[in-house]
Amino acid sequence: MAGPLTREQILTAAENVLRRYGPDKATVVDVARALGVSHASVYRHVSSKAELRAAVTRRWLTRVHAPVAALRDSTEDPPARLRTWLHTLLAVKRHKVLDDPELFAAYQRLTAEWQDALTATLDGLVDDIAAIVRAGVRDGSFRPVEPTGTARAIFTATLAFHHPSHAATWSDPGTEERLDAVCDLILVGLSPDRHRTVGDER
Amino acid sequence: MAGPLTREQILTAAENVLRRYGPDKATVVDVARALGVSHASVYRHVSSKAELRAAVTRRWLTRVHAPVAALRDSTEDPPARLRTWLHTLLAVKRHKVLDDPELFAAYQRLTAEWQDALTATLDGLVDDIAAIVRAGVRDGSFRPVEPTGTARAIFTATLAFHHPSHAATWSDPGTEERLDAVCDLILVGLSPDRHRTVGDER
DNA sequence: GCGCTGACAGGTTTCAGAATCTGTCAGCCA
DNA sequence: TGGCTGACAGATTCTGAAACCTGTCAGCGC
Repeated sequence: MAGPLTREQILTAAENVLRRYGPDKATVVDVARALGVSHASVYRHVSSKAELRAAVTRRWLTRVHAPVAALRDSTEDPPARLRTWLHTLLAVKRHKVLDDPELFAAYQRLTAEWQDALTATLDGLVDDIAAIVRAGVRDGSFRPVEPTGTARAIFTATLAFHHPSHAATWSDPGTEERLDAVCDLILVGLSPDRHRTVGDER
Repeated sequence: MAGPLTREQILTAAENVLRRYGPDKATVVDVARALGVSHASVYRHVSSKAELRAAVTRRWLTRVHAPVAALRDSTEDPPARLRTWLHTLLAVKRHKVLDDPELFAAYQRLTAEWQDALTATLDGLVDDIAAIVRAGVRDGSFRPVEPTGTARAIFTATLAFHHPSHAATWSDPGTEERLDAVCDLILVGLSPDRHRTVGDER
């Protein structure tokens, strides 16, 4: 190991251990072993196992959400952008359940225990929605609503498509259509001219 | 015990055993003991422990949903009725989490394992929503939407307020307000004359 | 002094053997 | 005959002792 032990190294080692052994079997002794140090050294940088797990999960979640964060620079009009944003979030999360099931399980468990640790990350998502709502209100594609409260309501209404406790259903056939149906409901409610913005034929 | 053993007696005994010992400790031997018969007798009326648990939970859920089912005869106009219906469902479920935590835990676990066993019960709820939507479309308080699909979308959008995996948040302060915010979003989307039906000041 | 270590107390997990449970069946008794 | 029973095999769960983990600390070596 080059230089002194850093928190980043610990997080990376912990992520690998978590991936290899899963959230039930991973111990901080394993993390220390992976780094070639004693577990007491790990505790110099980390206050508890729970805090370590929360930090790893938070970093992982931030990386997972990167494709969603990238949509902040989108040039689509706000209604399409909101729909794309929600579909991207679903796609990214579904991909991670299948791609990295051990880390997803850790995330799932953390969400169940203390979602406080993730509030900041989740608040970032709500802020993204709020930004889209604000843009829509500004350019007239949405009626004048209060952006933050509306964003929270949208986040709540689409919980089935991003909350980990519903992950098992994300691979069901028709999930995309079910999300679209909820999007329709929301977008019609937001449009200043309902009949034009979203097709009624659905 | 008067007369031959009936399935209803078994369900009632099983419900008591479940309540007393919780979903982890309750066994069919316990149920048989409570009825003063051998466990082989129980198996004459029930095909497996899982089926028994599903049946108990289904019966319990139907009783829990009774106050919601009673709203079918409501005379409120459809928008208010939809809101009342959703608030009643939340109230009834929250009450049961606190009132009957062991049976709620059994329900929660069953939902996680095979929600197939509960599909019929849940479909009944969606049908209730569909009936309200249909009534609203008929009397003009909702725009002309397809009732079943819309009802499913409403059910999905309000998952946070009735799906057992979110039960822990139902006693948080502000839950009612969060449900109202989602209701507003939905109701505005359904109204034929948005600006009159729901206040924009929220 | 700073970063790391080995040792330690208290608590949790593991593991093998014992006990219990599930689901079935041949037979008993009214 | 129809409803119940005791006995049973295989699977699951309990139990208690040993191993292991978490979090802390005094002290070692650079």
